[in-house]
Amino acid sequence: MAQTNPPFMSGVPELLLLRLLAQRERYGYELVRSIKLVTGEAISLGEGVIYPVLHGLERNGALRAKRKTVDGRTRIYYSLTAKGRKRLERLQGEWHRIQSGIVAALEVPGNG
Amino acid sequence: MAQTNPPFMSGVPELLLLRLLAQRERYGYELVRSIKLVTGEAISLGEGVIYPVLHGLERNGALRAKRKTVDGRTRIYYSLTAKGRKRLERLQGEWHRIQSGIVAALEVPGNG
DNA sequence: AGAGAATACCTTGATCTACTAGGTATAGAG
DNA sequence: CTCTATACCTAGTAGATCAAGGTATTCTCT
Repeated sequence: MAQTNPPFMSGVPELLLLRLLAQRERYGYELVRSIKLVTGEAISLGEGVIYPVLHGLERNGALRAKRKTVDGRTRIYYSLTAKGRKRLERLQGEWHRIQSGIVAALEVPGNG
Repeated sequence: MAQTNPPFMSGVPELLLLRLLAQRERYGYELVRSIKLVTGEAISLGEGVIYPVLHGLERNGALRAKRKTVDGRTRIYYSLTAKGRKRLERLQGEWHRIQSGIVAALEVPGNG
């Protein structure tokens, strides 16, 4: 029932999170909305996707977490570490490589 | 040990196979080389990836298989069915949606 | 005051699918 | 006669995304 392996989505949550957090620190709930915004509604990731990735990246040392209370609400702000920045660069390179490969393949003429 | 979930690769083998077979019929071993060629070496898929996908698509009715013997070698040529063509269109649409979303996200300025 | 929506965090379980590493057999090159 | 290329195949594993659920607080509207 759960469409668990949608095409072209592997690695995408991590890339988007790292990229958004490279701009400035943000908290989980905010990231969910940010992703919808910056992708022009093309990509929408639920909290059930975001939080586990965030925790994994923190455990890995790519992110630093800071607890803040704002208006009586507890938020956990994440920001990139040096390791996270390297990871973002590597992921972005991977993305460009694969993207260019697919674009090239789709451009080949003959019924399309 | 097996790098089993590489980023940005989900759905890619299927998309490439469908796309190449939309041009003309091909056989498995040929497809392995074709993918390297048309993607400019950016993407390389082993036989262990190709054959299972081919079989799945045939079982699903997206591909038609035709056995041919050439120079004493047996080849299995695959070609697209109407269902396969629809599937290609849908996948291609998905790809464009997600690609545009990521491109938009990466374009947002601020450290990158 | 009460109901409902929005905010903000979280976990579990299932499913899917790409990948590595193997395996078989024949034809051609050296 | 050996090695490479051709041509097919399967089994097992890993791991990440997703839906669906859960908790608690604050704000809004009536």
